Amino acid sequence: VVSAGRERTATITDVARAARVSPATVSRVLNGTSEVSADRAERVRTAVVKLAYQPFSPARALRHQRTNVWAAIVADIENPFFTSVVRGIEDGAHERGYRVVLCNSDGDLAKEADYVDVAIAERMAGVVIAMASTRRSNLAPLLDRGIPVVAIDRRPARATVDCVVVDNRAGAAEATAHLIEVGARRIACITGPRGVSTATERLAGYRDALERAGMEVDGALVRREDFREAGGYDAVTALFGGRDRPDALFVANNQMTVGALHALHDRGIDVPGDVAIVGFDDAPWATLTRPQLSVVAQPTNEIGRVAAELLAGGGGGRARTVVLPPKLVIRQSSARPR
Amino acid sequence: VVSAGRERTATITDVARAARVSPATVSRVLNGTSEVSADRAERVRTAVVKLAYQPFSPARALRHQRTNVWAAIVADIENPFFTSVVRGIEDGAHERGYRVVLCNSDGDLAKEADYVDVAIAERMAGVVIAMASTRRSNLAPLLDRGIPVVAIDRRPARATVDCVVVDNRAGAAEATAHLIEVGARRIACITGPRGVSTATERLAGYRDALERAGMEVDGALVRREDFREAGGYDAVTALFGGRDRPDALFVANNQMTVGALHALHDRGIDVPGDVAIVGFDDAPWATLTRPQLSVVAQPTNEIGRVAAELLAGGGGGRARTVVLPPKLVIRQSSARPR
DNA sequence: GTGAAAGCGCTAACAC
DNA sequence: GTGTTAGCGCTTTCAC
Repeated sequence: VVSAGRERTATITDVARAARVSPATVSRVLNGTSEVSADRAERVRTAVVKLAYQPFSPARALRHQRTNVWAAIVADIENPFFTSVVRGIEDGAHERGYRVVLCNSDGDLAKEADYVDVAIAERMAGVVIAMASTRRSNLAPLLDRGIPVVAIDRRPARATVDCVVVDNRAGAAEATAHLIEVGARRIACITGPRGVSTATERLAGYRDALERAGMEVDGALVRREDFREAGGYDAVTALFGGRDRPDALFVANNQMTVGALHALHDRGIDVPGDVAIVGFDDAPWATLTRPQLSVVAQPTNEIGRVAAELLAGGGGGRARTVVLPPKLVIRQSSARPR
Repeated sequence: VVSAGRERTATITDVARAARVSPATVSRVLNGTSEVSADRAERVRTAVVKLAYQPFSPARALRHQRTNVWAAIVADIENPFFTSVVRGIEDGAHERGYRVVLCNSDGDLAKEADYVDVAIAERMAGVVIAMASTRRSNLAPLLDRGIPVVAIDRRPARATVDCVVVDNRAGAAEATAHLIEVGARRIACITGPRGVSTATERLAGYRDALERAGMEVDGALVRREDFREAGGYDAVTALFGGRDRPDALFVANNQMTVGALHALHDRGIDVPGDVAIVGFDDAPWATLTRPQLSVVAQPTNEIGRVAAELLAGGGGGRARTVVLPPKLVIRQSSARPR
């Protein structure tokens, strides 16, 4: 008789009763923790199927004092860079029997702290985090409790945790050097907020390249924005507001690049004729824009997979840092200007 | 004395001891379930802070037989349409005290079934799902157990659950009618796989528009692909392989549109000169392409928020279906061809 | 091999 | 108001 739902969900005791064994035996069969005679095991398996039994994982977690869930806390769930990284984490987690809960801190320290609390309350097995700020961190409560943490993309200033990052400084320097080589003389840099390591490192790389070329770093050509589309738009508006316009742009993340391109278009500024441009992070649509966009591409999937590997390693011993190489992809937006 | 982590995490009993009250009183203070004298409440709060106590939610879940977590199971986490919808769900969930776990079925029925199992094992409070297939569903186990379900984007053929969808048929018809009006005579439709309602409905809308205009539906101009970028690419390759090329394209999702544009570019086909094109789903970069992309935009955030509202409503009574209007956004890619 | 029993952390029912 | 108690579903001793 199939009754219309809503009957009490079967527990291990129900299965035990149906199989005429003890709950302990059911547990042993399900987890393979010790030998069980063939016929009893069979009876258990039949009962499990018949009752559509699903172990209640909070009860397990209560026993084990630990879940098999990882939290991935990222600063912006709508940024394709992060979702792609998360894909990598998921793949790595799946292979190791973990599940991944994706949390969106929105770049907000308080929201991030909330999700850290959640991770603790749930006794999650580990946390992968792209921090809202690398200066002020919410990591201490996790570390105090011995919950393994891997920082991705952004490198915490103080806390010593495993990290997976890209060589931002080198990538930015390469991009800037490329703009110099192509003939640009007034190169602007649109980077992210203070207190986010990627923003700082990419700016440092930009400076490196200018200095190596014997060019002066003009403070008026450096804009700190918020890593969002609007930030890129505003930066371009400011940079092209007066005289002494830049003839090239290095933009330190994907969303700001979108904003910058919109602003350039709105002002009728031609790319790469009037300004050459190189962005950070590749995207599926980067070859659909006219001109096609030159970028510093990051190995997103690998970042996630390596993070999963480190997290599974459990943060034992010294904090490890894995630095992956970015790759300059030259397309049309950085063709020789003028 | 700050000891180097790893001491046992504080439990409610520890807090009770430190505050010289019973565990029940601690629980009452924390949950506000009944009045507690001011001084005891104060002692409890002090102890909570001092011990950095965090309630262990699996234990709560065990008591309550229910968590405060919703699962959002989507067919493709890297599709910005879905992440944007998830943002809406999160907003709605947050307001109501729920948290959202994002799960990626990858359009795969087996993975989807896995996540459904997880949702059951965790006794999640609800599930929002963009189904891998609307023909064969994994919903029965959820419904049997009385777990509220809201289907988004895709409408299940059989199961009766709450739905939030867009009027795909009308949106597709409008897009196609626009292409007709602009002078196109051989309009191709690149839609998604059989067994996904959005694919079917958008195709139906395309047919509607042709019929209304007294135009014949040519089967050779209809391609069923997989809603991924590669699908769009392949479709264009096939459509433009022989003679009798289309002079317009209606592409039924964002990722396939990217693929289609790549293929057109690779073949040197001019948009909109040789073919006009309208895609489905808007994107931040849609105005960066040259020509700018005409699309049928969906109210992604609202889809998520409405889903949250329905889920919180708990699926009581008859299954409700909310149909939201899409909006045709005309840009340059659908300018008069030739 | 197997079952009985205890207990993980929390809360709701019940006494006082 | 407050404490005592029982029990949620599961796993893991510990006897047998």
